[in-house]
Amino acid sequence: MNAGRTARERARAELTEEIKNEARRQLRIEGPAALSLRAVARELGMVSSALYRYFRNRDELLTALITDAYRALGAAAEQAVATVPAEDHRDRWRACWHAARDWAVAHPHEYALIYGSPVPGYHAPGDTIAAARRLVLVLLGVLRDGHAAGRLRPLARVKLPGGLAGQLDALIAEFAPELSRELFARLLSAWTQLFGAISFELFGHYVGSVDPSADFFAYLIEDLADQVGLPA
Amino acid sequence: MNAGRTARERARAELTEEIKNEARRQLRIEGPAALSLRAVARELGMVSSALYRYFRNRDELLTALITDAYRALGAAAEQAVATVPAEDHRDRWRACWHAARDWAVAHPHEYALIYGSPVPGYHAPGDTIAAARRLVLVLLGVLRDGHAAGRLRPLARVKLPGGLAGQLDALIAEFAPELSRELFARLLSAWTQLFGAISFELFGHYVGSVDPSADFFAYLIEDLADQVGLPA
DNA sequence: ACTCCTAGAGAGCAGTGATCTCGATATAGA
DNA sequence: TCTATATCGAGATCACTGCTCTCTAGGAGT
Repeated sequence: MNAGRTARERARAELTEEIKNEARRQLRIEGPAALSLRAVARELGMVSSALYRYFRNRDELLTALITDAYRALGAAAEQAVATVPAEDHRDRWRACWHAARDWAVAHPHEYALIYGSPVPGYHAPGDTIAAARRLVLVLLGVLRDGHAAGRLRPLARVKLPGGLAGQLDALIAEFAPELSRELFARLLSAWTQLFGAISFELFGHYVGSVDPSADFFAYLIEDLADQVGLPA
Repeated sequence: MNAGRTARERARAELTEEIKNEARRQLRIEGPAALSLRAVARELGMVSSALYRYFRNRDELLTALITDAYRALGAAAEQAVATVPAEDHRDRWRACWHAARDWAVAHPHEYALIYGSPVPGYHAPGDTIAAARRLVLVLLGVLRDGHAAGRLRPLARVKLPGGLAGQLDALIAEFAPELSRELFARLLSAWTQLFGAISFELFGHYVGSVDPSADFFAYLIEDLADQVGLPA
């Protein structure tokens, strides 16, 4: 793994990781606005200016944390789905969403970093949008498998507003030519719905209604599984 | 309106409003993290310490902006619904959601303040949760009217996870004893869905899929109207 | 006319992100 | 093995922030 890397390079990579870890630790306590380069440096026993050898500025550190978070969330979903037999399509759907929600609950501040309001000065490098896509691709994979196995209940045809049909067609052509517009629309809808629910839960909007919201979340997962045509 | 208020009180109220307006102006440009009391004071031609006569600290100013935002969003929804004849239930549903989305698009930073990640040091005073409820209450009103007029298609009975049924019953008892669990679950679900969609749109998560997302949003509104049983 | 109280000014403190310079040192090439 | 180079971290510094304190001018209420 480390073959061909000089001691310096390894040290640099390690320290970079330590900086991010310490930053994550601070994030866990106070949230992104309170993340202070100086405090991170202090905790690591160095001086703040040294930190600029590793990250050009505060935003760059935050961006690194953001892409890491996308990666972690994507990995959690992929792993969860991988543990379920490929032919249990609905269970895979469930596994993916529960993994996403569990990860979010376990890392609320990192979740807020990626699905909360964008931090000031965010530039969404191409890096992050690829990482962000992973979770949707996992779900899409589940649906494609289900479709290929002929285990997807066909969806009723729906009237789609003008521009939407074209947007869906473009996505279909790029990602899953065998699927229908209706299914794709429902996938996007489910994706929106569940991240909406996770956000509402974590950001406190369910306080006073369905809080704690584990059961409501489970209800949504089943409901949306039905809507995309996954058989019980 | 101003009867019985001394000149001093009026001046104070006016300046308070000016401070909030200037703060909103800065919010529009840079986001909440960049909101600076000193900059606000500077722009208003006073010194920063004077500002503390009006707001105890930065968080208190932000909290004021948050409750204002909830109020504005709630008012926008109420007005939109009020312009539609009471018997056009589905149109009222549409009007409410379109008003919410339009307001969010017109005030993205204020939207982020209330539906993005909670700002550090948020304490969600009781004030805000009442204001936050207004929009849901508008929707609930639309559904109650529809139900009272017998114009709501009955919903299929659904199996609800253990705790959820109890939570829904409590809400039903408090807000609308005549409605069914299924309808309430769908209302919460629609609420989640549409704010999820607004957030995804504003925070850039639809880039590369359904962006611009006006049509997708319209699709969701119709879909959810169907799901809560509003007849076309 | 007298007090009282409030709004605002100004100085100051501790903390922040960021930049620059300057030695120390590990690396790489001869 | 010796040396030139690139990297790293320290320290000082700048402009900025939120916030507190003290002080004064002047309007409000008696």
